[in-house]
Amino acid sequence: MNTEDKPELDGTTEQKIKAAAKKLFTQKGYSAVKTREIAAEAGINLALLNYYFRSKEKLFELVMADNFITFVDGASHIINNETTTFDKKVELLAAHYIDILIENPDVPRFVLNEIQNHPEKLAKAMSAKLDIFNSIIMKQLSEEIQKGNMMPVNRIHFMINIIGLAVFPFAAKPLLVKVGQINESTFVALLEERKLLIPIWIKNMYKPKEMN
Amino acid sequence: MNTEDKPELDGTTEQKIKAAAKKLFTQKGYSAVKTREIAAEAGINLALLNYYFRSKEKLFELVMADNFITFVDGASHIINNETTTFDKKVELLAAHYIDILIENPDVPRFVLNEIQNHPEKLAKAMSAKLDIFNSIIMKQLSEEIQKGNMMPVNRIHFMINIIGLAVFPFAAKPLLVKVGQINESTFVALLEERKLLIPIWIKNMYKPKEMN
DNA sequence: GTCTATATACGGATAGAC
DNA sequence: GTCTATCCGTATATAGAC
Repeated sequence: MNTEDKPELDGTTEQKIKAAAKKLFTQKGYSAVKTREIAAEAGINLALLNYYFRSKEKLFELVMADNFITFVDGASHIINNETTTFDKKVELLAAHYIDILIENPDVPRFVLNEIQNHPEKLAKAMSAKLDIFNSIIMKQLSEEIQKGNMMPVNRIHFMINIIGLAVFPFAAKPLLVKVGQINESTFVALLEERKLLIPIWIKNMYKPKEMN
Repeated sequence: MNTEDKPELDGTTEQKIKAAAKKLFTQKGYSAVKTREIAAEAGINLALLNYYFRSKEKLFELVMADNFITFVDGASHIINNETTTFDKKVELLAAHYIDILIENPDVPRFVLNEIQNHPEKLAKAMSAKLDIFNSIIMKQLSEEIQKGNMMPVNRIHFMINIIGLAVFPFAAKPLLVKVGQINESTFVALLEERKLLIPIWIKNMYKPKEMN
């Protein structure tokens, strides 16, 4: 399964349908998308959707797996790298999420929703990926604390904080645009700043008090 | 944690319908909810839904406004309070969001989705609320920086960080449960910790270097 | 105000021609 | 493989009895 099909304007009919479905399902969710809409977006006939994918639901499951992988796959490589330092992992993790979500801005909302609405499909989608709490970064976190480089820290809070600081702006984007008068280029600039700032913030959050 | 109990089984018919609609729309989104489902949940006849609210869409707009207000209304009081200190506002804001989302855990996902899917309805829903960037807390933030109590900080990042640290766990909850093996009571305990920790984290993130 | 019955449209899926 | 035409269940909404 290729995580990297972008909207395929050409390609096989099968690929066009899948790309159209991914775009629409990711933007609007399962129920809001009509099969006729997918067919129109793909520029093909409605009957071909069922010919290739049997049903709307099967097609959706493929999209869900794809999106879920987008969200967790790269991250698992980073947090389990044997050679990078702890600080480097924090830096890479923040940058990774921001970069991947710039390319796939609707994925967080999609994952959120469909995990709630179709929990039974999640098992299919996540094939034993992502055992965060037995990852290398967690071992390194314990070491940093033991060495006195960081204050003691709940590992769950720690992971929520890194990922949340990176992901939340994408979730909040529509609100930022409406309420905060942020435009597209301002938003991107903000994200680039955050790539640099998040590792610093994390460092500061858990920095041990140096003077008493 | 009222996710399980039937909303308003007493009250007027109109109230019962509205409460049922709010519960279902908030959990599943507009398209996934059927009017028959709302009627059943409210324990009334389908025809009464249209009798009181004309259409599914009108009913949805009411729910949307309600949920949007849940999300922004209390916050606007906190950030514009004339008497509380800056630190106190940070503390109240984090606690406010965590408390209100414990009671309304589905609201963040709902707001996220429906802002995306029905942006045209947002104008109706937000009645000129929430002008964050002209709020008291923003003035106080400038003062703190001027007094040297904080490092210079982009106000947008600052607001994203406070709200994100409070709200993101609710968005991530299904993932935490699946991937992180978090159960309900662990989750609540985590949230209570975060009420105390977020103000400290924010303080540390922006603490000026004290020694050179 | 509340119900039953129904009009009308829509959406997923398939049959069958080419 | 791709199309047109259509089946059939479901969804929103309303008519009209009580």
